[in-house]
Amino acid sequence: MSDIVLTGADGRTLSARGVETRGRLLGAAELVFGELGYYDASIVKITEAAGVGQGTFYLYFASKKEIFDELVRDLNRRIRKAMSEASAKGKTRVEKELLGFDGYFEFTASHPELYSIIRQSAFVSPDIFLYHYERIWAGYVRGLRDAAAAGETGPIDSEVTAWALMAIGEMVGMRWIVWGDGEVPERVTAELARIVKRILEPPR
Amino acid sequence: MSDIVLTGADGRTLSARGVETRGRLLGAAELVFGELGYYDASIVKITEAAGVGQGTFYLYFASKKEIFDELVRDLNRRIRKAMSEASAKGKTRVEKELLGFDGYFEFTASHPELYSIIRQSAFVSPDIFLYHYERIWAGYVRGLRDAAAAGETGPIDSEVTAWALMAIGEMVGMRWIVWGDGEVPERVTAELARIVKRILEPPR
Amino acid sequence: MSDIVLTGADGRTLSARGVETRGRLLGAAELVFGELGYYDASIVKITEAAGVGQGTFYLYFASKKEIFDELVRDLNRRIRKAMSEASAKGKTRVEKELLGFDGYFEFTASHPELYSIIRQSAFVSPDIFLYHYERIWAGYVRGLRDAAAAGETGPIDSEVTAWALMAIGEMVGMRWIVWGDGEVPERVTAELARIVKRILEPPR
Amino acid sequence: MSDIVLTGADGRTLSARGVETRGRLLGAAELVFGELGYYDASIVKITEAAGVGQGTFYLYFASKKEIFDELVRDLNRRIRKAMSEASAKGKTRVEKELLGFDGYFEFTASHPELYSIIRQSAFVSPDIFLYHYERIWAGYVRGLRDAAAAGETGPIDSEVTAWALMAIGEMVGMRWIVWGDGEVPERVTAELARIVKRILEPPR
DNA sequence: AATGAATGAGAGTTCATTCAT
DNA sequence: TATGAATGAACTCTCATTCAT
Repeated sequence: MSDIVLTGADGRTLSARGVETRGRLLGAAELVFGELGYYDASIVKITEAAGVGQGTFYLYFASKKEIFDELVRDLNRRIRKAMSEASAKGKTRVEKELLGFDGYFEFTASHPELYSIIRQSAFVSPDIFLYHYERIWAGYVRGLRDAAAAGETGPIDSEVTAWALMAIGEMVGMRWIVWGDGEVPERVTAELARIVKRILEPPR
Repeated sequence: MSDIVLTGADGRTLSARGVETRGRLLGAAELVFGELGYYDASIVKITEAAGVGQGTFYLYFASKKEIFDELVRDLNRRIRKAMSEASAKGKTRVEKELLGFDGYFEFTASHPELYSIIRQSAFVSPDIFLYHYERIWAGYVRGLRDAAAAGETGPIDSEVTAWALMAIGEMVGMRWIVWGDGEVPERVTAELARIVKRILEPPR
Repeated sequence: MSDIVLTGADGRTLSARGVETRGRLLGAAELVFGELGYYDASIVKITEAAGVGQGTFYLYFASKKEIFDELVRDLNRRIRKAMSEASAKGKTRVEKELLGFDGYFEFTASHPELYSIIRQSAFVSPDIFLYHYERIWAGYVRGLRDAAAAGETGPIDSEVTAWALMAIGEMVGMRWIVWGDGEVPERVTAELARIVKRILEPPR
Repeated sequence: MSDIVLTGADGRTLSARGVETRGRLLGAAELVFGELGYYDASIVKITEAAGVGQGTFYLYFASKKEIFDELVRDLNRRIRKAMSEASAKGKTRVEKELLGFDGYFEFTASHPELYSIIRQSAFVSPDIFLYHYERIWAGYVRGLRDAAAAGETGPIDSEVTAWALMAIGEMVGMRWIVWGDGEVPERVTAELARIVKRILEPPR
């Protein structure tokens, strides 16, 4: 929506060439962090992967942590996009949540490493760790509130329920996508449907 | 139950003095890892905290990773103990699960740092990361199967449901204990009760 | 003769500045290894002597062993040059061998420490140890073969005789240069002349 | 001949049990130094090989260097014994020298590692390095002087010639025993015979 | 006489960051 | 804007030696 103005590490606005270099660094960082994790990744490896000089890195990012944060933010943006696009096709809230899960699983399947990265950020960058969860959570809350307002759910505490739903999605993604064979089996999706329904639908 | 024979890094059985030193190192490691995370923790910091020489460390642990794994295993054992002791007092399965959560929250509240450590272990020591979740999960599964057999629950898939319950407990612990003020508010426990009930109880 | 392209530890070609730094490290290593031997020499001592930072070392050499090998190779090159230049002035083979000894003694006199270093390399770097002797030996063999072909010597086994001559040169160098006062006395050179003559000249 | 009184590191006379322990340490040291060289050998490895506690080592030897020196002295004694016993069977001096070589080669063949150890001692313990060569050299000198007095040789400088002969023996041992297949080939012995003859026998 | 737990100095090595070019 | 040589603090780990038992 809004035009984001990209800046260098010192705050200067970037030229077209600068924007490109920054992009290459970010792309390389995603690869390297994904493969090695935060600590085993190194600036040299990132700059090599990006095909730029070591010093160039610091023209765009003030530190290793900064590019990591930027990466998590970016990742978070893409995850939320994937989820909201997927859930948009649902009719009921339950359907929407399940489709949202699917979007999340798909994203996870194509970026399984990044998943683990976020868990690493707990110590690397606690702020960004929090940020990541809260942004996703906020999406859940919005959906639940709307549904509640529309009388689609029983009397639920949207905020708490949002944490619960997000937790379930994350754990299932870890269990079947990251540890498993990259796919959530039918049997699991079915049970997920049962659980989500029971959590959201009004008691008869 | 079983007598665990403690050994040094080279496999030798420990003397009484050795057991004590090993214990001090483990205690120090818990503190240091908890405060700094795996990577920023260092052997020097651990041995300083333990009040022993640097070389002494390697008499008991072959590497930093080894003491870390040992610590996670130990932590895991204690968490499971806390949970099973707490849940034992419950009458119904729902009650038991909620009490188990409480046990988990209490444990988390007194070791909030260790909580984040485990999330870090994804890259440090993937095996131990898996081990941690699977051990706790196995406890949930056992409880659910018994309850299902006793006709206490509806037709649930115990395995999937176990991952879901564990996920919820972990996320709530993170949200209100680690990020919050160390206590899960009444309002949240109430909602948790609702959710667990809905997940487990047979539809009327 | 051939242009040797110097490379860093990672194989990259060196800039002019890089060549200079590499040279300073090599010079410092010669000093430090010479004074302390392989084991008591340390990277810190070498970099201090070279006036560069510790990390700089690893920009040019992958390990302590690598700079040591490089040094022995370099030393070997210079010894052989000294010997062949000295012996070139001789007319007969015997004269050439004796002049070659002189060249060797002179070199040893100006680098007595390096002499002992090579003996150390037996365990440090067996390959380079072998290499050192074989390269020098090959020079002897060449000279002896030519002389034999020219009918200048009796019926000798050039290969075995080459080992014998080299052995004598090395031992005398050790005895009078390294352990003695840095000069081979007239009396010894005279006896050496007798021995070499007897070994090479055809029996009357 | 003389009874050597063995003492501990602090100079105390050893009991029978003490003598035995000391012997086991020495035997273990021979093995360990032989296999690993001076620097990679460690006290722990030696005491383990000897089957005694770490501290026990220092009851008998003041330092790592001390046991090494002792070992080289012992080795030197045995080499000289092997050489003199072998050469005793010769009639002429030339025969004796060649038999002495054989004795030396045989000894080297059964202790090839120890051979390299001595070369290491240049830096470890320069005194013992010198000592080793001078003791062997002295044996050569004695033989040559007797032979010269008996008119068996030409007009030679026994001292210089002794260094030369020793050098040849050492180098051939290294080339064919240590680097080769543990045996000095017939062709080489033949050439050695020629060389020694020419060095010693009076010119006709 | 024997032990082995403890020590701590020092080893080799890595890497985020700086800076002159 | 880009470079890459240089840095040095900090890392993990080893080992000769000491000492209380």
